[in-house]
Amino acid sequence: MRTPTELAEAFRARGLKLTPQRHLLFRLLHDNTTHPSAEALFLAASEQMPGISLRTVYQTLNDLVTLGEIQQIDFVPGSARFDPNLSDHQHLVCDACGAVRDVHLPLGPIGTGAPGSTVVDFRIDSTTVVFHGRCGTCAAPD
Amino acid sequence: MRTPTELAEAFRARGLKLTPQRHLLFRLLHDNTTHPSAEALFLAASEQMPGISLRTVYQTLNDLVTLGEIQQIDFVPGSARFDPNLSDHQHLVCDACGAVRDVHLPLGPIGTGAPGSTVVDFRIDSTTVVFHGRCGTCAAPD
DNA sequence: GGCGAATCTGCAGAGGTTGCAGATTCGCAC
DNA sequence: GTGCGAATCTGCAACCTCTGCAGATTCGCC
Repeated sequence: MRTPTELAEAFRARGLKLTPQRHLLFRLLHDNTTHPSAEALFLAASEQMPGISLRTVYQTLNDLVTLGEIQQIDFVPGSARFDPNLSDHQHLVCDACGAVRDVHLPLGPIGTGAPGSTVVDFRIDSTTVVFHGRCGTCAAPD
Repeated sequence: MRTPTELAEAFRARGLKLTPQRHLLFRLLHDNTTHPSAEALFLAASEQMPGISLRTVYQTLNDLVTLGEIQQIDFVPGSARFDPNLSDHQHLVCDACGAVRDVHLPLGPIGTGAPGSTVVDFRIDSTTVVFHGRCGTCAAPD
């Protein structure tokens, strides 16, 4: 995603207001590689701004997803995660602790699954590759 | 998954009882390619057995997943889906209507993502490929 | 036919997320 | 700096999916 300053511009350009709550969330998300849930962001935000509402966190996250500034990750059971990394990449999901990590693997176009291509009566818009397994910490004891 | 008759054997072999409810669900799942949710199965089951409990559907589905007879699909937001197709395949997900379709694409080992391999401090157990887009029906109007 | 254990049902409750309404605040014009 | 209207924030209730629990019922076997 873009820097908090750039996001502020983008929001204002669209007639959206720049509130302290939003600015805080922009900062918490920028360069964040932990793929936080709404709850996790809420906790982090609460430390710097006691009283901020969980509802506001959800609202702002949805706005950012709508604007295409962050990605919503739905393949981890339990709760939605949010990813400010918009580059073409894949995810490693630890089925034990739920951690999500980015990986860049040179996959190239998978099968006929390149965006825009067609698989018998189906228009593919995007392809998601997820690796499930155990992260270093959780694999150790096994 | 196996045929209702074979499943009955398998259940009995493990000390699990064969009830009319379970047998009905076995039949509803066999050769089912619609990737139904628990709710959808419950509705279908209710037609043939009014009074069956949603709780029983969930219970039986979980049992089947535990036994490895069906797969649980968690990448469609809203509710879990169940897939009796255990062969190596991928899924097409329509983001408009939520329909899920099977596809068999010759992907081969993706990147270094073959099961058992390691990506810097992460043990990969399985790889999931999902194609998102629009099914024929939903792509038409666009 | 009878017994014990597994199962079914119905309901309450947990966890994540959204709708709503009133109070507050932002952005802009004067 | 002031004032105004619209956007936003907050808090709460509600919704949805799914699970825990307890009592009634049923299955499998002797």
